Amino acid sequence: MTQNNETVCANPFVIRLEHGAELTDDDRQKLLALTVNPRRVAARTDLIRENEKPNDVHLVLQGFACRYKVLADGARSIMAFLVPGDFSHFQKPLLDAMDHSIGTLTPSLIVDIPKGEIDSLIAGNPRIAQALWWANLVDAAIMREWLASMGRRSADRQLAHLFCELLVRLKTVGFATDSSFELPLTQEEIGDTIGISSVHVNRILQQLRDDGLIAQRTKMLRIVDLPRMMSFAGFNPNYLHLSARVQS
Amino acid sequence: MTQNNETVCANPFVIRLEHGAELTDDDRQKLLALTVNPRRVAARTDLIRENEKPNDVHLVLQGFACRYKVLADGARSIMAFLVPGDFSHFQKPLLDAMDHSIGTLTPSLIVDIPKGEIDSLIAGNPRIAQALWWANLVDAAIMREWLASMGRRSADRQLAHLFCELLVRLKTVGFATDSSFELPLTQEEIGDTIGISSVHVNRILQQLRDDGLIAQRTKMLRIVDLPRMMSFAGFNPNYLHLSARVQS
DNA sequence: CGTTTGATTGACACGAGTCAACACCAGTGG
DNA sequence: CCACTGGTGTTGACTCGTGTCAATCAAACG
Repeated sequence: MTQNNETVCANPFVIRLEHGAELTDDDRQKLLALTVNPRRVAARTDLIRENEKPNDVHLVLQGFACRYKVLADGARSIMAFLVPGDFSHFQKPLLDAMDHSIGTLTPSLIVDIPKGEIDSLIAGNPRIAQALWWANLVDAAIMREWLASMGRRSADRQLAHLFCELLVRLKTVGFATDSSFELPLTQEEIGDTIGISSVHVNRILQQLRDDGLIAQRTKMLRIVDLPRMMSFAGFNPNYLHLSARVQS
Repeated sequence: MTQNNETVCANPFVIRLEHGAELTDDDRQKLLALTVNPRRVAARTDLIRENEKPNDVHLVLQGFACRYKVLADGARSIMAFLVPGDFSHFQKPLLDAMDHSIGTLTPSLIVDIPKGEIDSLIAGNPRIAQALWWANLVDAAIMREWLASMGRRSADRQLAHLFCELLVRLKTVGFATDSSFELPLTQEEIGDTIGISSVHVNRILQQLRDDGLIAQRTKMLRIVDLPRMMSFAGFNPNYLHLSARVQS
């Protein structure tokens, strides 16, 4: 690998998309060119709100963002996490207006990519088009898995499953080691994600610690016994559709 | 409208896609041509199973199908309904294997469309491509709404919300009147969808009936007081992204 | 250092699951 | 044409997972 290539591969956006298509060096350069001039965004800042019309694609380079809705009674539901390498959407604004909001949870590094740039990139580059399309399919697959978790997994297993997923996803883009990653979420945010109260999140975290499945130190989460954790959660990474080559 | 056009518009696939793009008569003909030779499929029959590689796109013309998973402990989770006009997916098999199963819930009329036909249609027809793309976005939007329902709506409101959604979706394709539609699901299937036990589904249905929100006669479900039902459920049809023209 | 936000804990209430019995069909076969 | 039968709907009793409320602690922050 050339030095230049090394640089390219350090970008979580490019790293992630490598799983979706066989990119060439030229592809990587073009994708990397999209990520210049990121901006720092404070924690808890909306990138776009429900009912607004999207203009740009929002790409996360660092930090945690999420898709969320606030229901009539004020309750919040987090429907997806956007971790480094994830982006808000890449299609033309076919839809009239956003049906949900996207906001940062932590201080983040965000790139706003004009939709036109994405469109022309897709039009002229089948491999990049395939990779972006793949990312879209994975997002849908994750939502299905979350639906299954919400519906039929007990809260403790659901949380364990989420941690397994985050470990794999963050490891893919170089933001996790084999067993630990930074989890910068409050217990209330975790509760809004898996659909339970923050008090119960606290109890379940204690239970997982007592069971020797996880360990926490400030914002770092370590999965102490990954095989047992995966077994407990019923976690099977297939739905993340990572190619065998990089999954290992 | 010509008589021919009338015929075209009687097809739920075409009717639905009209919401996603401004189709021409030629577009409609091409879409209609895909739906010839449907096959009858018995209730509770898998169209494709988890871990299999998809070959065809499965389009529902009549009946209810669903996306579902069976978890390690045998519990089933239904993550989506496919009602007339809905289809399984339209992209090339970018993903190695299915991460979920698709099966009929009721006797159905299904068209198996070779993926190649879809691909060539997309390649040569921007409006159809847009319409299919729109359908994909709406599927994702529905999943997000379901996630919000599972996470932060009480079971009774969640079920009410589901009924509101089904009314709108089925009405769109001519399978519902202003207030009623055929709901051919068992209480167990409803429970697997909203994540509660079939016993509790039964209790909630009684409650909704007692509250004068719904009425049931064999398999027909009637929403007695739609404004009150929508208010109770916190239902806002925006997320279905139907064009204003047809939504009314 | 106060101040504020997030984590932790206990008491109590309630939604929802489980189990089990029974009722109610619809289809089936004699 | 009518018992038989299996699937589905209904009900009650009991248990338990989770929510709510509120107080207290701990930690981050200006």
